[in-house]
Amino acid sequence: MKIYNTLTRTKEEFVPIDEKLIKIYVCGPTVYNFFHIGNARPFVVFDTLRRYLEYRGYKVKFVQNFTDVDDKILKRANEEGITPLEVGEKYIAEYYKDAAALNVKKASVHPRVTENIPEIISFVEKLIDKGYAYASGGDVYYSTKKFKDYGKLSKQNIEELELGARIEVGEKKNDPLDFALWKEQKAGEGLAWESPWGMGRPGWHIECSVMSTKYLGETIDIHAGGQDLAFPHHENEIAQTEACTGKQFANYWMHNGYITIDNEKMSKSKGNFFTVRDILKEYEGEVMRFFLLSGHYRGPINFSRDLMEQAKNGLARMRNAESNLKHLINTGSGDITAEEAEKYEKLEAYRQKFIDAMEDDLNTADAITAVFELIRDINTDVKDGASKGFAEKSLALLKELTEVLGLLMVEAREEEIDEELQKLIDERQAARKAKNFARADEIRDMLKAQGIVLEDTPQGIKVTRL
RNA sequence: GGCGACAUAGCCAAGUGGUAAGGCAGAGGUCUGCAAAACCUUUAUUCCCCAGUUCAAAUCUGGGUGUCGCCUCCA
Repeated sequence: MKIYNTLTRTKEEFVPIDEKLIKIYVCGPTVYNFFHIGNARPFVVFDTLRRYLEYRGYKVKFVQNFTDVDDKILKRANEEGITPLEVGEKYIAEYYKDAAALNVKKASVHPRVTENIPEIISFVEKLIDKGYAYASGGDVYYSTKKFKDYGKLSKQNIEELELGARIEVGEKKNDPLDFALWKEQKAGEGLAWESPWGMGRPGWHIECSVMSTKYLGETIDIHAGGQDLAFPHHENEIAQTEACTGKQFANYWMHNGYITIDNEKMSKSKGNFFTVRDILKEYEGEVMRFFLLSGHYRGPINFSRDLMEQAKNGLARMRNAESNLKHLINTGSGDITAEEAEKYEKLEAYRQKFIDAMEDDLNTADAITAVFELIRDINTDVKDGASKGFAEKSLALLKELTEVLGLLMVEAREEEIDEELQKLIDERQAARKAKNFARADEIRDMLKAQGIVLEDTPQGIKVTRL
């Protein structure tokens, strides 16, 4: 497949280091709150990448960290009157709930910073030994200028960065471009570890270097995250890791575009953000996922209620196709006929179209188009009835593709028909036969108010729950 | 100041040289007792503007305009 590599700014053919196991690292959330829809984008996008690679037969080791110690967590702990570790615990648990709602699979490993402190300390020591870092007060800093390739990812050159007036000059830093690897514990901070430099905690960038190399090795296939992490976070990761190992850190760097609200970047600092938890009160996770995959992952995507409604309706079309096929299977019979087999052959062309789209730098928008075209053809083929066999094969193909996207994962949408419900359905049928449509419609409306939808199809009554 | 992204119908969106996918919304029709779902038809002579290259450009080149982002915690 082709992947747009931020390092080279081109689409490149993806060549795994080891055909048998692809190694991916995605920067995970800082767990001091519910995650917001901007966080959700990389989770969903790179989960889709992983699903696709697995669909293509690769084994994938997928690592996504939890940053469970940083300024915001410490602050939050003081506000809530609990320990920083408890804050992390709490929001990690909430992460799993929201991720599950978005059909984001668990990573192979979800390492936490607080569980990797010895490794971080020894990584920092190594950088000091190699002359890339220095202790100052209780802090340790990375000597950015020592790393020759600094700026290679974000295409910034070091002179220009120096001219950028907004880089803070710390008193302990030798150079304004240097960044912290280790931070001395300050008064009121409730979480710190002993280290050769005194009590303190890791800087932000070092954790990803440590956890990536620990769980995936010195060189990995893909390192991914949001565009805003490219500089300085990923740039610093490269500086740390490559200085330490002397090897290329990641072969491919992938960055997703932002989510905007009213065309402005949504961010924690601007306060114009929605948590996924908020959105889930109104929309199913799958609607959010469909929305996030409806455009290319590298482009910006604007969030609004109107667009969520569009996504909801689009997803409903997929779900209708699924549920109509299920109804055909439940009520139908017979193996696939020769004529149907010919039709099915044609449907399989959409699998290739889907794959071609995904191969092209994860073009989920085109992949979704292939699914919609498949659905249209299935609907047409099935319009005047179909064998159970044909419906089964069509449904299997549809689900094969949508599962790669993490869509149509909500099972058991069929309503269980209990005795009471069956009685009402029978009564309505009798009323219809007697042309007492007022009563028939009354029953249908009454059930609809309870979220039970009756549809009259050539194959009998179809019952679904909203 | 440095680096970068984006601009396609009412809305979303794909499309990197060959004559504008797909979805949503709207309109009309078929089916239905009516619905729902589904199907059919319909909605951009045109892709922000100007100039250029070419037999041919939404796609390439040059120049504009607009919007947004990174350079500071951020996905």
